[in-house]
Amino acid sequence: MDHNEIEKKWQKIWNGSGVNTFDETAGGEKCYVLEMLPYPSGAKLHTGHWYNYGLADSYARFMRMNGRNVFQPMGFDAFGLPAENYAIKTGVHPKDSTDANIATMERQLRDMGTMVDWSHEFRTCATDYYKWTQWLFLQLYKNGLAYQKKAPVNYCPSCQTVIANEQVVDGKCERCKTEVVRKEMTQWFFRITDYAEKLLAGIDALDWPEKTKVMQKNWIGKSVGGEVIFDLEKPVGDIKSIAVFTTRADTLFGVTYVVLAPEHPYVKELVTPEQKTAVEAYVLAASKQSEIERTSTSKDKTGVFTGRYCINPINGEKVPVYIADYCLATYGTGAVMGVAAHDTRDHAFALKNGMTIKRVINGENGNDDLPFTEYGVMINSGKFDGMKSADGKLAVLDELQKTAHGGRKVNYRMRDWSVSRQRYWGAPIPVIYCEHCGTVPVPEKDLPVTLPYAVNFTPDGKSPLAKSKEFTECVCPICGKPARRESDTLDTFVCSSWYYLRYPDAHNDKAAFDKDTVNKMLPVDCYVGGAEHACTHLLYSRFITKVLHDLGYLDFDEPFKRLVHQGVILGPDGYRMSKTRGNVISADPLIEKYGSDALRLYLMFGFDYTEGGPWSDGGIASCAKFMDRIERLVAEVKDETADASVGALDYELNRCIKEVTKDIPEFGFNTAVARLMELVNALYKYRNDGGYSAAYMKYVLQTLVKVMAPLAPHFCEELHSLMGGKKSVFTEPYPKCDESKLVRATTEYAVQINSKIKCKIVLPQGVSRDDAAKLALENPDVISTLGGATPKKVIVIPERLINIII
RNA sequence: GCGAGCGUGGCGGAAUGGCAGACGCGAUAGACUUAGGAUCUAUUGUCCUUGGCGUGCAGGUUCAAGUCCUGUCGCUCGCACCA
Repeated sequence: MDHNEIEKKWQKIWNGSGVNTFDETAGGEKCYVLEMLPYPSGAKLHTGHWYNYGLADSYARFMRMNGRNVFQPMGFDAFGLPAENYAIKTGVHPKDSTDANIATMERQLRDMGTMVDWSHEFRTCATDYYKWTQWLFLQLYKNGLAYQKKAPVNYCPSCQTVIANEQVVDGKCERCKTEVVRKEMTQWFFRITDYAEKLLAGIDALDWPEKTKVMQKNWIGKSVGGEVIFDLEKPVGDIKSIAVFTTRADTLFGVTYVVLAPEHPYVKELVTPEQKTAVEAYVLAASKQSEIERTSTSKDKTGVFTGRYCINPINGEKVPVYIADYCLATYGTGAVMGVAAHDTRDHAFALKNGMTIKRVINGENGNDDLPFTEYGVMINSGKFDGMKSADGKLAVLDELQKTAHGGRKVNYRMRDWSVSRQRYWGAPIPVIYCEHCGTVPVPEKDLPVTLPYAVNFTPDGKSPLAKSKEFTECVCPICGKPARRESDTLDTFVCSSWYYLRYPDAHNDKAAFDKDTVNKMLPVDCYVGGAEHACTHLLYSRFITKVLHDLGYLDFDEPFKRLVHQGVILGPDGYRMSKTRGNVISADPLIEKYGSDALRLYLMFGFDYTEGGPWSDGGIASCAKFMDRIERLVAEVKDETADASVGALDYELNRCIKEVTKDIPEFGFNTAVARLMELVNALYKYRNDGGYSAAYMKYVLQTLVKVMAPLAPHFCEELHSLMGGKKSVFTEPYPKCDESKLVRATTEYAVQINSKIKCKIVLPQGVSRDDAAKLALENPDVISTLGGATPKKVIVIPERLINIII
């Protein structure tokens, strides 16, 4: 069989017959199967893409054959830095390179032979898509969920852009691997922290990998504690007090100093003239350090005295105010109370800087080394003495509440989502700045704010759009006077945070999506993609869905009911595929040689789907061989009239149907293929043993081809047709296991004596435990193995094993 | 440091607490063949082979542990002074 030829043939037939077109009105419960949309990079599809799209497609095809009305769309996440970086390097405009890449990629995706319904395709960089991304921004803005603030942000010197915390990997830019530095800039943010509690609460009910759920929980990082307000000894200008967040208010009596982050807004004003030089030098040094350097655990706990004192609200003690870089401006209030005896970091700082160490918690188990960071019993704490930490920390906060010097508070580690990018190739932020009216959102009727084609995107620290007069110069929608347009673009994660809503109604020019359609088609029933998006795309999508739900656009508030992560296909050398390593396995040559179905089968068979693993050339050859074995059998019997009545392999056939039907929905492709191989082995044995019925073999093969069709679509379609199938195999119902064929007269039991396997005996199938025990003890083999010993106890596991204890 | 996950033949990997190693690769032998890197058949965890030992290591629970529990070592990923 010429695989390339039959694959082309069937793809053409499928496309022409509309067999892959989603029909809302078709019968069956809807099933929205979605793979994370691809980024159109210049490189060709590699085996990793296939692993994601090909195998998820097999799942989708299986669901369709099992009566579900499957919707499987595809589109392109087309904005982003790589295209712009490529443009800077080569001068090819991002739109041109992206269009070209999409053309290639779409061709390759079509060659895969998936049942994707291409009529719902979109690309996020097209105006008819990003118009609605801008609309989404406006909805968040109107509802107070998008705001601007000046904040220390991660800045990538190479990309010349701000990137989100979530996109910093090992202190380096996720995309270009350049060391990230910190910089103060005015940025747009989405108030995802407002949704921290909802995002956290929704996690448990999701059918997602446990690992991913835990990662999101940790990322949100809820901690229950309280706020403590330290009044300054004397107010400095408008500043009267310093608020700190703590989870250990029970240690408040042990506070010997207070620390501000070097970036804390109070620092400049608070510092006394005598300390000014030292503090300014320290702040400057801290700003030069990357977050990685600052947060290194091995680093000394340095700090500088501000010259000011504040008052511990619980006991009136006067304590010094320091600045130290171990205190982070982005967490809590940007200030901490120093409890040298009961916090590891504070202890190290106190030792280094000669602070007083005051013990206020005693261990309950005699563990008395300092720092003592566990819970215990309060001492040296006035009226709280003798209280347990857990009670004490609430009691102390409640006491502070009375004088408005604190109270219980929940804090989250997660920070707001920074969405501004000083880049060209993204959706423009639909905002206008007017001297008279201030910050004005672009009216919805004026959308889209179109990204101009002709701009200079050479990086020079300024947004490329800021350099385009035609773009920035505009009139204020309110007063009509000249105004300036926002020149930053949106993080591409904004584009991909809502795309799953667009697919069902992808060409709607009246709205981002039709409410009714979306409520019918969503949530996504099965979402397949990489685990690396746990705390980015997957979190953002949940956030946006919850926002749109709360604004009344959606009936549901979780976008992805079920989530499956595919593993990573590594290079043959066991390392992650990368251009620099030169170990990328491109799909095209493999398809050329073995065909797309063989590639799919090997990706299914060779790996645990969620684990992935190193590529092996031998593996794909073995799958091609397996297909040849089936093809040869089909060639022998294709002209027979199928006859099911012989029944010689009915057990093996139904076992195979049963197991494959169980495995595919669980993405257990490797075992599903193994069961098919077993059936083929059984067929060969049946044939080679002589006296076989070709008509019966044809019946078995016809069934096998249907069972296998989702896994090797072109191949099985061809065999189905060769054996006389008139319609597409994918319109056939999936074979059902006939349980009655799995009933056998006898079962072989393993017999253990004192839990060691001694012999095997054959008993009738379905006997009761008591009868099995009785029959076993009467069995001559068992009697001789027992050698006269008296059984004390007999344990029977039905249809499996008998353990005789003597 | 914290959190999560994973350690099974020469290799990829199977095993609702119930016969460890399914299925495949590789290897060995045979058949067919002018030929074989095709195909078919058989064998293939290991050893001192009437049997013993084997799922990183050490314990524990159980009639029974790759699976559950405790500890430990190693690897991978995530977070990284989280107050």
